[in-house]
Amino acid sequence: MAAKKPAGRKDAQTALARAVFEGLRDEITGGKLRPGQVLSRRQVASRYGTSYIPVIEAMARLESAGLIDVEARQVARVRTITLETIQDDYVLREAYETQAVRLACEAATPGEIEDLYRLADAVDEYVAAGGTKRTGDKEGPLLHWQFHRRIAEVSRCRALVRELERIELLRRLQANWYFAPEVPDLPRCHALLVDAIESRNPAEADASMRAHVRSGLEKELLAYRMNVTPGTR
Amino acid sequence: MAAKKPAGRKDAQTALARAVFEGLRDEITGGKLRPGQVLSRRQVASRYGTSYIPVIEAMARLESAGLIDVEARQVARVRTITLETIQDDYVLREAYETQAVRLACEAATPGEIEDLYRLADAVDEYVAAGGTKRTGDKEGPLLHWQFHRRIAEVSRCRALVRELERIELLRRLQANWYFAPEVPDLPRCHALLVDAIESRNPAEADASMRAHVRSGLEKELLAYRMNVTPGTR
DNA sequence: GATCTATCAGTGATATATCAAAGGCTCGAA
DNA sequence: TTCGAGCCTTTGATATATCACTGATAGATC
Repeated sequence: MAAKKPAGRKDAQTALARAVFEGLRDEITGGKLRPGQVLSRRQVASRYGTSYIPVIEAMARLESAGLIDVEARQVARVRTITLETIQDDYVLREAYETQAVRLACEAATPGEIEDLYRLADAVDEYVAAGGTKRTGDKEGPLLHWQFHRRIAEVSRCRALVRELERIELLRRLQANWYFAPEVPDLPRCHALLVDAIESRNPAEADASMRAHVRSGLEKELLAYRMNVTPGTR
Repeated sequence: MAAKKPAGRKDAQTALARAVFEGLRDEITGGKLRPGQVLSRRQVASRYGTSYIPVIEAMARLESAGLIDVEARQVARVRTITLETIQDDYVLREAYETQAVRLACEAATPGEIEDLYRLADAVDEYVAAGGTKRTGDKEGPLLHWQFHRRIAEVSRCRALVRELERIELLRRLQANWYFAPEVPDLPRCHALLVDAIESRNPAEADASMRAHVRSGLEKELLAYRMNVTPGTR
């Protein structure tokens, strides 16, 4: 049996199910589990030292999050990466991000815009310094994510933040198996996005963001094509 | 116990969990369960004649779908409707629908455009005939949904269809408790959307769709303000 | 009479047990 | 050597049982 935690916080009742969910989520997005790998509920249960039940709930949530696929006979596998999944993810990402900048145009306070400039400059400097693309690099993608996440937060729509976070998890899963080639971004690419927000012109901001997301998609597709399909198993 | 169905289809193994999920989903979207109503896992289990376990999985999925909220102490309630949930839903809907028409502009075949015109005309005629807004009316909203769903299908992005379906379920939940007042649409409002797709101009189609969705939001907000908050409990 | 406490019913979380189906492996026969 | 039947293992689905916690209520106490 797993250690019983008194769970002081009111929301920590469902300790094990949550622990299994978060554990598997982190293992999947952290690259410890290969795409396509079968996840046996029983094995997961014993690996986490819990019974079968919390795993059922965790797997249901993982499936809803898109991190695992459950096919026939309830065989659960870590999400595999295909051309279609990459494109679908980017369609959603583009929908969310363009919507977020549009709302940010209307809702952003001057202070938030300053904040966004700070984040954008950090990303742009990091990219300009050629820091990205080092194997195993975590800092660059993290900065980039924080910038985009902040835009969603500024949009004042929680649902948008939540959905974007979900997509980000899928991106992380993929990033462990497809290493993007060196493709230079436009200089000050992210600061330009904040410029667009500051200009309070939603259509323009939308167009900038759409181009930005599309260039990300192009990189992903390039990476996908350059890598032999790995965890197909 | 519940009747054992041999479940000939390969995907029907998880019969009970699925049955509970779909049953609750339909009860919620069909207005049989009030927003805010507490759903006890045990009571649901006995009501569906199953044990506790399938209900756990069903509730996890319902929560992911946004149809129930699970607050502190794991008390599950049918999603309550607030100004924020209405607005958030429409932000996502706008993101999905505008993305869908943009993609439809590029991907729609002439045959699909004809098909869309057929659906649009049906909706427009129904609206023009004043058919909508009859209490308990199901046909109008169904036609409307089929039109919008078809656009998503034409976009060739499964993920977009899936997410739009999720939002549609939330709208149905709400529609049972807030009756929209009579607000006339623009004539041929939906056919104009197909015109925009046919023109193959994504930005223009986006703008038309955005205006269309926003007018829907205005109606919902009006309905919300006109109705005393019902199932707040 | 008001208040405090002990008990009880309801609920969620989880462990264990049972059942059925699928896949694989062994052993024997051709 | 190869193929096939039957057994065994693994797995998923689900029922039942147990534990802890919460809220309410009844009874005792001041």
